[in-house]
Amino acid sequence: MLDFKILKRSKKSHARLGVLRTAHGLVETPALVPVATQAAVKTLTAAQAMAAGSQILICNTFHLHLKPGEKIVRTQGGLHKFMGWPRPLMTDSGGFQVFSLGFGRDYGMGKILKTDSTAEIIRGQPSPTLKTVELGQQPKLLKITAEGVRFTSYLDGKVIELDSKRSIRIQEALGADIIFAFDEPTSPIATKEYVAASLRRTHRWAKECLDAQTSPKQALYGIVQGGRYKDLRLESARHIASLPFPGFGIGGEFGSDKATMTKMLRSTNAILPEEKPRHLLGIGHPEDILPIIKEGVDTFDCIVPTHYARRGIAFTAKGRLDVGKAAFLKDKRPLDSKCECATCGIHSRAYLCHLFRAKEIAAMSLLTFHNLYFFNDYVAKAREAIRKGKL
RNA sequence: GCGCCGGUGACGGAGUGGUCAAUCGUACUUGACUGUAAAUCAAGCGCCCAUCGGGCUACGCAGGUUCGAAUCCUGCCCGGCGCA
Repeated sequence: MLDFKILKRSKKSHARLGVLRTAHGLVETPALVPVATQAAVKTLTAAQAMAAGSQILICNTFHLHLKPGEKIVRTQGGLHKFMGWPRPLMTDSGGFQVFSLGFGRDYGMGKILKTDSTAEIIRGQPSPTLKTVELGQQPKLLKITAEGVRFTSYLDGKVIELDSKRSIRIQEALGADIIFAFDEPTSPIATKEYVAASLRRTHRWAKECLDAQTSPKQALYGIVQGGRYKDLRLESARHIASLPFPGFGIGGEFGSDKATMTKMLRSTNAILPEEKPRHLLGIGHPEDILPIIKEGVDTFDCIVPTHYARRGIAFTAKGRLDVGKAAFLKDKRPLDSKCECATCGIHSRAYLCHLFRAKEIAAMSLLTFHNLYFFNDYVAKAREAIRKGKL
């Protein structure tokens, strides 16, 4: 059961203000969905994640399947109860791990294209014209077939098989409010031929996920793929939109420049049903947030605020701060002078810098809290701007 | 006082005649990170010029042996342990 209401449509952009109603409460959109892969926002308690303004979190099917296993979670009363999080939850399908533990890992590359890369992932034989990294079409640690994906667990080498049906079954056992179809996000260095073949597979899996669902209690989002190829993106949007999903995810990579992503979002969202919610998967540096909201994205998740916090990067209204840099040892100011979070209310940059350099765990926790607060607040202000007709 | 062992770059610690400006770890500096195998990873780290590279000074201090020494010898200084 998911109800999505659009309260206001911007006249200046494609942005919309909305409310997602789930069995565990409301989500005001646009909203950031902080990442809690293993049923925890790393370094924070559930209460802290809430205090940082988070309305909804996203956990991961693959990782929770490995540890502790969905049966444990179900026995403990489901994901919300297990993690002490009463608010709405999403689970990602495990599709991202097909990429991140597959070609992403093999080539040491995320989903954003590195312009200096000369490798490519191809469907058949190596290209005669381009410099190609010799490697069939299968990643080293997993095998992707029409039926699904066979992972070799990085924990113990055990074989883990995941496919559309199993992903849905696990996600039903976990019990999040919003769940995602099993898909394959393609690599930025995949050839068009590879992406096209992968897309057919992802589309087939989407349908299978719908069929696998035993109850409409959870909202199953279909995922649009197609990489950086506009025709494939459009084809995917049309295909996924034609299926009876209550909401949509937009996944994968969009090339190396942000303008391409914006364009791609525009044409994709023009096809997706307007009244249904759209979730952009895995995007969210601060500079991305307003552009994607302006393209009509309702929710988006990103590891950046939490992940970067553990590396000592604080986000502020004036940009990034590398808190561990020695210069901050003399800085009495808070991370961000206008931030109202608990970290900024109490601690100086000098103290946080010291904690980082001394490898105190509190450093990561304090910074994670700040970053999360900062991002959530930033998105809240964007909602306010839409409400006031300014965005 | 005698005996034994030892003194290596910011620190810990390899090396024990040429391939050593010196393995490695830490610290430090810089960079990366977008549905989290990530409290991670990469690069640099004596000084000077430099594109490849080259020059200089270095392994407690001072001498010596040798074509060549962080590595061998002598003396001194310092530390640990043992015996007086």
